[in-house]
Amino acid sequence: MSDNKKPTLLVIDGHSLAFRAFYALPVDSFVNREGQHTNAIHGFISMLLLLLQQEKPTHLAVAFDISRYSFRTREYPEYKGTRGETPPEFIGQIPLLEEALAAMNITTITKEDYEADDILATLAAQGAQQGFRVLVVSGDRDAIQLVNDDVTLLYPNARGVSELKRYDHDAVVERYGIRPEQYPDVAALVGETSDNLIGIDKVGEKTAVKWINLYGGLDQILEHADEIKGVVGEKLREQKENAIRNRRLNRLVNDVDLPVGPADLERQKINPAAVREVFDKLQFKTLLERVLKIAAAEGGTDAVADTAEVIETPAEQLAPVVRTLIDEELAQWLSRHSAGSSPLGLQVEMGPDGVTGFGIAAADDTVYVPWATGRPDYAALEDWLAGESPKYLFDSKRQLKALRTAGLELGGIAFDTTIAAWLIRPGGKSQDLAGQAYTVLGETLDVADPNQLVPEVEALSPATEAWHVLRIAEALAAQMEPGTRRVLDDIELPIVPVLATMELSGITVSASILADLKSRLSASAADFASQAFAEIGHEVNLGSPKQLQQVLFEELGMPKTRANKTGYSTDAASLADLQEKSPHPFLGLLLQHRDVTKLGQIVETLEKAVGADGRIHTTYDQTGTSTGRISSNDPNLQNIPVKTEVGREIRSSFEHGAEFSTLLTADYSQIEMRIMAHLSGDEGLIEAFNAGEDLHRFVGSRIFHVDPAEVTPLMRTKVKAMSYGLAYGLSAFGLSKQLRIDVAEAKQLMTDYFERFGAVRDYLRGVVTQAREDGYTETIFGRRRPFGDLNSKNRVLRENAERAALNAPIQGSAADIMKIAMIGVAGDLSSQGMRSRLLLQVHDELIFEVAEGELEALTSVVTTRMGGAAQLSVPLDVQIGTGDNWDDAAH
DNA sequence: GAATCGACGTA
DNA sequence: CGTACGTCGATTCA
Repeated sequence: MSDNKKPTLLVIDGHSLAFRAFYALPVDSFVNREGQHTNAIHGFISMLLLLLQQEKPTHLAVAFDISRYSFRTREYPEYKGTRGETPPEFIGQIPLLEEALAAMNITTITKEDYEADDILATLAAQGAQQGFRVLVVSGDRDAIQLVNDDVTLLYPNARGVSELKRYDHDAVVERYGIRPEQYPDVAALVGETSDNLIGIDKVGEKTAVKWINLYGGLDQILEHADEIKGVVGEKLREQKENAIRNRRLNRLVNDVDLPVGPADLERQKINPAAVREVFDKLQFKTLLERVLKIAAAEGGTDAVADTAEVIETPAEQLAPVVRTLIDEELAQWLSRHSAGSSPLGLQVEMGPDGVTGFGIAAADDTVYVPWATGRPDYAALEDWLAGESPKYLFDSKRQLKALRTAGLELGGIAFDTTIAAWLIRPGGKSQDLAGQAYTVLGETLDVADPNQLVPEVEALSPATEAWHVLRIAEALAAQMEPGTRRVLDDIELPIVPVLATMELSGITVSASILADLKSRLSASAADFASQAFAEIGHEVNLGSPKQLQQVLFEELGMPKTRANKTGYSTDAASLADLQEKSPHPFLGLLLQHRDVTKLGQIVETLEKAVGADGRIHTTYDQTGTSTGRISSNDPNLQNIPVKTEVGREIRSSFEHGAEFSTLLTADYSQIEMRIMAHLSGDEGLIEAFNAGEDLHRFVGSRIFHVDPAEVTPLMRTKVKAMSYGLAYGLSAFGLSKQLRIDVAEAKQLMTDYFERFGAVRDYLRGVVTQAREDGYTETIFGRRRPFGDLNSKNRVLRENAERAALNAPIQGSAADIMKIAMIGVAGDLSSQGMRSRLLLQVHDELIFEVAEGELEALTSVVTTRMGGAAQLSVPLDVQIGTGDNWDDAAH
């Protein structure tokens, strides 16, 4: 009998899959009107529907554990003892899930004294014996032992339950290097943390597999334990009882006495009324549609045949049929749909050589437009793209860049789902479109992915994507607070084209300066390394913290430094400490070696990033930070060295292009301190900024009760560290460490500071208190950052959250101000027809390329726009510098 | 091969 | 026991 003809038995470990689903989906996005969390149920059902469609099981059951206790806990009370309390949000979801399954007429099975996996093992064994093709779905690795020619395991990957990895016999062999039935032997040796089964020290998967392939199995390994050399051999002999116990506990029982057998589990018709009732209670709208669709198809007599029919229907059948339009038809379609103010979803199709088409979606009509330069008449399309008619997009900057490269302009960016999702949850990971569909709409998109159940799924068409974008956008828009929406409309969307232009412009870098630097740095690194080796009498990898620990703390017997996860720290601060306590030439050489290799790496990375145009084009990540800042990557141009002499040489390799006359840098001075003055309303600090005197000198004079002229450099240093530390939640301990003074003196410094600038302390405390109550902080412009850990019982978590909360409005407001300034500057450059352009942003600094004859006009634009970006109770001071390279342009 | 850690560059 | 990032090489995990 071929596999296709065999009936398929699908058995699921309900508890483990529900738990995986619980952690894969955001808890807060799935709560019904009674306040019951439903994310685990949602994820589970969604996965189940996918399995029904894609695997077409003829027989089906879901097994659950009855309790935490089973024959295993009787035998070994510590079994699964490491599992903490069930998260409160998970409670109540399993009974509801069982209810939902009952409504769908799906059999659930439990058995006193056994775990769900034992039930799975029993059904798998019986099913295989009775001629079924068996699919086991479990998130427990012990289920690997069940795999054989008839039994396949579907195992959730790290991303949750929407993707299951298929383990048949060959996949297990490929992944683990052993046969499925040998897996428990490996697990017994290595141990299983989640079950609180401790294995043999020093034995990891590699070693266990090696032994099993050498001796055959656990029993044979133990027989030959005396032959195994070294520390591992000793550990094995000492701790073999662990392995024996683990093996006894991880063997799944495959002859549990169950009330039903595989043949009794034939798929039953879904009861639409019951499903509707339960799903209404759970508030699962989209899932209800999906289930009812299956139920409708099953309306006939033979559930199995009808289920098979459902499978032929594409998952995105909800989307309207897509038509392909060009020329006159396209023009008419666009004019009809953009006549009103309803937005259209837009997805640009991008092939390896650029734009290949467009998906455009109205609420009830979706079209695809193929694109190739110079063929049909695209005037209507180009006008629509460039015009202000509103468009909703996913990752608009990327698409805008692709369009610009293809010679097309994009206007009317009215919503960006990537940015909106980030504004709502700025700490969350950014998701692809399918991820957004899942978390925002609760829909599972059929995306092409090798890890998916059925690998040969066609990629979504751009038109369908555009249609999803439109719906995701509307759902997100409905979730947004008015303040958050204003940040989107007034700051984030307008800056998209500005950032795109900056990325496309890039910045010229001198290849010769970099090449020269690289050779000097590498020679220098080799020199320091050989000197360092001479000091200790042998070679080590100076880049390996592990080997350095060996040298410093064992060979040289130096005092232990700050502990980290892998031993003792060898960072620069620790090495400087060591140099004081236990001077040794090796330390200095190591530090110098670190310094030059680090810079060498930076130079090399930059060299590799230079494009054919001789320029480096970074990519700005508009949704990469929790505070509202922009980050830069590939390469990161926001951390180019500046502090050291060699660092500045790197900076000097950034130049203006040949058609431009100079670089101009503009930075906000002390913007975060100014924001603190504004937000706290501290009169002393406000006066400090309005006095026009050096800030730290002024503050120093107030704290130390001397004339500004009498503030010594040491006093100024202390005050400066104190001022900057404030916005980060610096403690007396931290301040003392940084200034290398004792804690008492640091404490006194803080007391004196707050005596004169008390409103600052009150403000900072107020931010944390408010955030604790509201659950979020807010910038001057209404950008929110949520905080969950401010009420945590875990002190480390709580205090970390407190410092982050206190900093967020300050750093975030500064980011807002800079973005507003950039939008203003870009607008002026364009409206005044200037050729000068903005190239880089480094948080509080902008770098421009100045066109011939425009220096004065640009300076005026920049000063006005940056200085006027916000009206605070203190002035915004902008420093301008010019020069042929970035270093010379600094001031 | 992917994920994590330590270290270190910037504001 | 100071916020926010990105990137590198070494090391460990899956």
